Amino acid sequence: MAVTIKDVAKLANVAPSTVSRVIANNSRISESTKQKVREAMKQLGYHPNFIARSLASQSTQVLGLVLPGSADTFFQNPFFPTVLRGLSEGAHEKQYALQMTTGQSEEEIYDGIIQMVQGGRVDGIILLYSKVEDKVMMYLKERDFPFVVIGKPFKYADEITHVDNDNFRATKEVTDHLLNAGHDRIGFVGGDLNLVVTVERLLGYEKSLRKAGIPLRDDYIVHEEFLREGGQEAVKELMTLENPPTALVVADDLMALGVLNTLNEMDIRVPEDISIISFNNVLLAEMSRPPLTSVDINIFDLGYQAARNLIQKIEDPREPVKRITIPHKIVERSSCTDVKFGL
Amino acid sequence: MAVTIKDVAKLANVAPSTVSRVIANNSRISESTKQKVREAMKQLGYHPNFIARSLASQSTQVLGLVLPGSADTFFQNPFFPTVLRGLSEGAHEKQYALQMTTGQSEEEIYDGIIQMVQGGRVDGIILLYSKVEDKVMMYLKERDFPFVVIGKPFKYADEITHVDNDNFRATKEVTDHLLNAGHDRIGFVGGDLNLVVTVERLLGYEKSLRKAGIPLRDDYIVHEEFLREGGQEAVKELMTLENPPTALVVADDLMALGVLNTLNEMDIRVPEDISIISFNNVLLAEMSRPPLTSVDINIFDLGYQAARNLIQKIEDPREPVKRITIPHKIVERSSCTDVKFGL
DNA sequence: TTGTATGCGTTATCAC
DNA sequence: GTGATAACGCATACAA
Repeated sequence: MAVTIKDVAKLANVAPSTVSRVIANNSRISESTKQKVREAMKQLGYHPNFIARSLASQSTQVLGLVLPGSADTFFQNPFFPTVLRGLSEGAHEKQYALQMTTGQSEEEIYDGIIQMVQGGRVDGIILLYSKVEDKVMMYLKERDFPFVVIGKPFKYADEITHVDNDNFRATKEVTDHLLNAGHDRIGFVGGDLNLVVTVERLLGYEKSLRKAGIPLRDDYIVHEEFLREGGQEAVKELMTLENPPTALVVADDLMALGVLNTLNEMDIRVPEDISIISFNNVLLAEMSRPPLTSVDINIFDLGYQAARNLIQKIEDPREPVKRITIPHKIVERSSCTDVKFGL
Repeated sequence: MAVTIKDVAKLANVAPSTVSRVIANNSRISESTKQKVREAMKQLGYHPNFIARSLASQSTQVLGLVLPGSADTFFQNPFFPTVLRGLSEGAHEKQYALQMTTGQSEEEIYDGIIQMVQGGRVDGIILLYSKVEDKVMMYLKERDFPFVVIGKPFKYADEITHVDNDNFRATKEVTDHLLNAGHDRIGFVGGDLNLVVTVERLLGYEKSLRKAGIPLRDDYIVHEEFLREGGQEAVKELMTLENPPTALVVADDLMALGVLNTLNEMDIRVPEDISIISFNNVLLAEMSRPPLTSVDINIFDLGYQAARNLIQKIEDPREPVKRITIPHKIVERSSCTDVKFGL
C-alpha cells in the first residue's frame, strides 16, 4: 500500500497523532518536531489520504454540481463552460474539488443527488439551473443541506441562497433601449417557460411595454428550445405576420444566432430591417454576422460567486441566507439600430 | 448523525456484516433475510456512506478529469462540453462519478493530480488533451495508475491506452477531397503546435499534397490560437499573398468561424472565392454562414469510449493497453466547392 | 447462511 | 508539547 501517517511517525520517531497535527499545522507542536516530521514526509513521499481524512473529519472538500435534466442541450450552450470555469476557480481557491453526476431522466438525477448527499460524497451542492417546480431543491431545503442556486428559485427565494442577475430589470432595460430607439413593434423570443430565467425575462419585457403604453400582443411572443430546429418555424411565423416586429428581444445568444440564420434565409437584413438584442454575451455574440448587441450577464461571476458563497456556508453554517445579484451590462454591437423611417 | 449500517442491523435483527452483504447483494444471503434487511433500510431511510465504503474497499467509484493548462480557452471550445457529455454518460452507466481539478498554472494542475491520485480521491484518470511533453502523463505511467488519454500520446503511444481519431488520415482525406475538387493552392490553418492533434493534422495535410506532387509552401501554413484575435491577422496575411490559396483546411470549427468573419470583412466570398473545410462538426458548423463542411470526429464517442475503457481497466488491471480509434466522417455543407474556372 | 473481529488511514479526545 | 486510543462507517477474512 501507499505510505501512511504511521510510516511517517515511525521514521520521525513520533506518534501518528503528532504527524496528524503537523499536517494540520497545529500551533502546539514545536517547530523542531514539525521540521523533523516534514522531513520524514518528504523522504517517504507521503501524501495524506483524503478518503480517510474525510471519514474522520466528516467533510470531503468536494462540491457537487447538479445540471439540468436536459443536460444534452444545456451542455451545448456556451453558458455552461463559462459558469463552470467560474465555479472551478471559486472552488479551487478554497481547495475544493468539483464533482458532477448526471442521469438520463429526472428520476435518475434525483437519485444521484441523494447519493451524493446522503452518501456523504460532497459537502455542498450547486444547482446550475432553476426550474419552476424542483424536487431537488425542495429536498435540499428540507434537509437543510448546504446548497446554492444559480438563478432565482421560483419559490422561497428569500429562504434560499442564490446567485443571479436581475433578469427582470435587464430585460426591461433592453426593451426600453429598443423603445428609445423608436421601435414600437417589439417581439420576444424566449426559451423554456419552465425555467425561471425565461419567466423573469418575459416579465421584464412586458413591464417595459406596458409602462410605455404599448399593448402586448400574444403573436409577438414566441418560446422555443434554443436549438435551431423549432426556432426556424417560430421566427418565420413571427415575420410573416401582417405587421411583423421591427425589433426582437432574444433570450439567448445561441437562439439569436439561429434567428439570424432564419432571417438571412428570408432575406431580412439585420439591423436594417430588424433589430436584435440578445442575452449572455458569449464568444458567439462577437463572432456572428452581424455581431450581436447582447447583455453581458457576467456568467463567470455567477459561477465564481456561487462557489465562494457555498463554501462560506459550508464552513460556517450560521452564514445567513443571501441573494447575490451579479451586475449586467448591455454590450452594443451591430445588430441594433434606430428606426430611421416612419413605419 | 445519519443512519448507519448498525442501525439497520439492529432493526432487522441481524449483524452489521449481514447488512453489508445485502447491500452488495451477496449470493450467500437468503432471500428472506434480504427482504427483512431491505425493509429495515427503507424504513430508516438508509443510504450507504460512500466515504466509509471507499476507505474499506480502497476504491472510490470516481474518475478524475484533467483539463489542459489553458483551460480558459479549452472551455470556450464546443469540443469540451460534448466530450464531457460522452464521459459523463460512459461513467454514469457504470455508476462512476466525475471529478475535476483545475489550477492556474501547470504546476498547480500537476499538484492537483498528485493529490487526486495519491490522496485516493479517484480510481482512474482521464487526460482530456495530449501535449507533446507532458509531466502528468509520465507521472501516471510511471506509477502505473489507471488512466486513458483522449488524443494520441506523443511518446509511448503503444504503451498508453488512448482514444483518438485517425487525425492523420482524416486530414489527408480532407486535403485529397479539395485536390479532387480541382484545388491546388491549399492552405492550412492550425492551432497550438504543442498539441499532438495539430501535429497529426498538419502531417496529414502535407502527406496529401506531397503525394499529389504539390510542393509545400511555408506561407500557406498558419498556426493560431482558435480565438479570433490573432486569427484575423494571420488570415489577412494569407489572403494577401501574391497567389492566395483557393481552399483552406482549418483545424477547428471555431477557428473556421473566425476565418469566415475575416474573409467576410475582406469581401472574399465562401465558397465562390475560397473553399473551407474544418474539423469537429460542432453545432456551430451548422449555424454559420455559410454552413461549414466539417469533419465529424464523433466527439461524444471520444468521451464515451474513454470513460468505458478506463473503467474496464480499473475493474480489471490485467486489461491490455488499447488504442481505440473513433471513426470520422466528412459532413458536406456549403463551404466547399469545385474549382470551376481555371486559375 | 450468518455472526465476530479486524482493518482501512485519519482526526480528535483524552491523558501525561 | 506529545502519546495512546477511540471513533468515523463499512468490507471482509475467518469462524461458527
